[in-house]
Amino acid sequence: MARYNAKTTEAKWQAAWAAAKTFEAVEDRQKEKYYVLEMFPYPSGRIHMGHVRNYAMGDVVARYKRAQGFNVLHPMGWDAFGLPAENAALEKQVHPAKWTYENIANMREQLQSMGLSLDWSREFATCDVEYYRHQQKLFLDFLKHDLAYRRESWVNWDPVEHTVLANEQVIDGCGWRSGAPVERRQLSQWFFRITAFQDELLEALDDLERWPEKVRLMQANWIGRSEGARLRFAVQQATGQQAAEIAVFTTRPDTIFGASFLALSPDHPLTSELADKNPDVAAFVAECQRQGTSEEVIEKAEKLGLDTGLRAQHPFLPDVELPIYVANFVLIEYGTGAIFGCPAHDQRDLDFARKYDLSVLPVVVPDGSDSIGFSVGNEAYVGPGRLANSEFLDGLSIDDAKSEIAGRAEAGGFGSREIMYRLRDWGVSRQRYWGCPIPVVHCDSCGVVPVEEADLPITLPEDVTFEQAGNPLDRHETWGAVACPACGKPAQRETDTFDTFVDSSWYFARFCSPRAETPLDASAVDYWMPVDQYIGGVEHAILHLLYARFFTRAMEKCGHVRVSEPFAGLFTQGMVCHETYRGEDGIWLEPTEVERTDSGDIRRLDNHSTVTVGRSEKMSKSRKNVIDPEDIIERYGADTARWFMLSDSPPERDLEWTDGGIEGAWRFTGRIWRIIEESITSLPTAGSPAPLQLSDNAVALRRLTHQAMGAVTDGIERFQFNVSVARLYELANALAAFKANGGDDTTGERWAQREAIETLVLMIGPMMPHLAEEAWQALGLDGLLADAPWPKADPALLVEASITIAVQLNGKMRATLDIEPDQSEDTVREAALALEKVKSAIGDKAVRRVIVVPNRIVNIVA
RNA sequence: GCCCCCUUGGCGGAAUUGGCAGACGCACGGGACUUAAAAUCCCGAGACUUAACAGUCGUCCCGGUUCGAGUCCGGGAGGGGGCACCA
Repeated sequence: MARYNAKTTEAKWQAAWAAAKTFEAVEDRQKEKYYVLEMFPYPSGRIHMGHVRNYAMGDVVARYKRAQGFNVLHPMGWDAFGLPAENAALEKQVHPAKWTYENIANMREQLQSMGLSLDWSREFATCDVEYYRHQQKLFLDFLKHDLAYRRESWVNWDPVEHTVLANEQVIDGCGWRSGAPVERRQLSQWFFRITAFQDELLEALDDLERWPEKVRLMQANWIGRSEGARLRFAVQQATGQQAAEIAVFTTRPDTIFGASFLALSPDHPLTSELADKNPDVAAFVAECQRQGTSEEVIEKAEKLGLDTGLRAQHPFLPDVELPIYVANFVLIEYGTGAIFGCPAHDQRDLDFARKYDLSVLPVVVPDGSDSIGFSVGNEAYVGPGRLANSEFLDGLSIDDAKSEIAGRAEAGGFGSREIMYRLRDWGVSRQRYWGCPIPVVHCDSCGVVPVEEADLPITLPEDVTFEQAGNPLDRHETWGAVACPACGKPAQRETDTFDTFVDSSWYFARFCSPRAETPLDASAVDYWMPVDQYIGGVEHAILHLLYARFFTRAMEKCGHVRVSEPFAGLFTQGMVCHETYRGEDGIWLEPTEVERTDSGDIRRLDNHSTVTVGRSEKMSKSRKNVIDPEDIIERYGADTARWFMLSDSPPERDLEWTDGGIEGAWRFTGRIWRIIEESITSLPTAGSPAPLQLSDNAVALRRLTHQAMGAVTDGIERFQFNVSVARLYELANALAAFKANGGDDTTGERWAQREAIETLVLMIGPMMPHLAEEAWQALGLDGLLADAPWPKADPALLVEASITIAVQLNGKMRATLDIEPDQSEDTVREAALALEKVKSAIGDKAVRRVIVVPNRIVNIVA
């Protein structure tokens, strides 16, 4: 046997799997299906370590489930629309389609070098007309079912480039390219009615048992259901004009007697009305609109307000009028776009009140304080307590007071109980070229008219230019001109394209029947859906996953699928991190630009100057702490890269890339090969029957083998691949150390050794598939390892003859006790008390109590 | 600012979910093999005290529950992720 050559061996088995169509999924109703899916990549051009980790994990699951006998679907595709292609078009003068498809070709080759058990026959890209034509059909169905509509909404507007900016393109309130201060602007946009399913989306979270608790919690918070009250305040009209009203939503109606002001959003209709008449208000609104649209920006900004001069009547106190402010922190998108401020019990309101010198009256007093002695300083009191300073509410609990206010408001006709959601409808319009065109037409006579289904697909024009800013579709001379589908008169195509989150909201379903003439083939979807295990980054915990859940329900409503939840199991993996390096000039250095000297410090490779080593951070181009997977696969092979990705770090946590770690993984591949090489000539032939008698030595190895089967399987089932890896190391260590005693027992020992080696090879299969396949062949076993069943532990071999249990005295470890398992409590207690070490530790103290935990521990209380 | 998560030796981490803390790997030290190196193999190792036997401390910090806490509860510190047009 020759030294293991990863490069040639990996290519050989990749070709063998492809030739045998091993991983092409075929619907087979006789077999139980298992759908494994990793979040498909954006085709940036090169895979990065995050992809390697993600796909290595998915492949473990896919290959393991295959070995368990499941009919596995494990597809791959490309999330191919999006901004980077347009940026590339601008910077490199290359058409987005060309750039994207070239990137896909490159990345496909890189992924294939990883030896993943993917069904490449199902591959597609979301920018394929054959994909997005069906997305357009789905949109038309959504329109029919009132799940899509058009309305005005706010965007970040770059006044120089005349374009809408993504939040990430807004840096410190300015456009990233123009540097001009960004404005908030209203634009007519398409929305998906995700709020139609808000209750369902919230409640169904409880049933997603194989989702991480944190993701479910984040989604629940995102939907943000809160019970409260809507209260209407009459606006005092000094001039005797027609009375106006301001509706306010609050989750704390109980604090109404502590109210000291009302605040309107700068975008509130009443604010706009005031701004028309009052230049101060107009100026303030304009100032607020210079902020971006992101919640983060608005929340972090200094709280500013402007007194409108208007006063609102307190609904329960005839003598009290509240000033009405316009405030920059009131969001028009949430609630009614207006609030009442109770400074004593809300931190934001308190900050605002201190700034504008408004009264702070505590109306909830913690138990144990009295209403006179309790005051609020610079920290609002948001805890529990009883009502005070609140007329008829005094002495009530918060809950009772909320209910009392809501009841009185309802009776008085100026308010009602209300449930509010933080969730807003999903804006899907993008003023960009490289996305799926929205299939509608704007007609002067008929308004917005959907394109006829027979006229689909609406394809993107190819002859576009990117020199000018803004949407090339708007500038295109002929593409937009079209006859109105309703009246036939000249009309304009919609030039907005879909948010790329739309593309990724149904690709998982399309994989079931990727070449179907309809968006989805019912029979295929019924068989394969839902995805049994979905794997991807936690950064998608809210938006992508929530949109996909909505989209599946929407497709269900339109009759395309019969499931409402797309992902039965979800796993969110951690990031891949690496140390960062900076030269003396403070410029980031790549790992390839530095070296570790013999004394252990890091120097520049070229001029040996000092390098500052920074902490480990997520690999990113900007910090240059990137390791290229292609280099690693070229040097060590895919198996080594995959093994390292699965070792050490628990999958949900961040993984730290180290040279030592990859070297260790590489040594292990060599070690496995050596173990086989050194023993192969002395092993019995494949399939030899078990000898009747086995020596203790052989039985001990068998026990270890079967314990490893149990532990490795358990690790994979629980997504603790690092633990499975550790158990595989142990089995390999035991095998490397195993020596046959010789003599009469040799046959049995060699048999046990073969069993252990075959087990090891089978179990590294999902992690290092090429090495395992090569070893399988070397061991003289038939067929492909990829088709071999997973080993199953013999329960009889898992039982130990003797176990060691700890003996504690007053909770401190004092001795250990070797004893047969499952002894009676009395036996264990007596044996523990009889130990010399225990007797001397107890001394002359009286034993008051002995706690015996079967097969675990004895604790003597003295 | 709001929401969520994480914190265990020099490092990554394990601990059957409340029962022997530190499995396994990395880095390190010692040894074997070698003319030498590499590769490989064997041994060692949480910290402190001790010649040794052994003992004390120890899972970010403070407090609590318990016979027993890395694990549960309350408070705090540090680090990270998300915040609706990046994907």
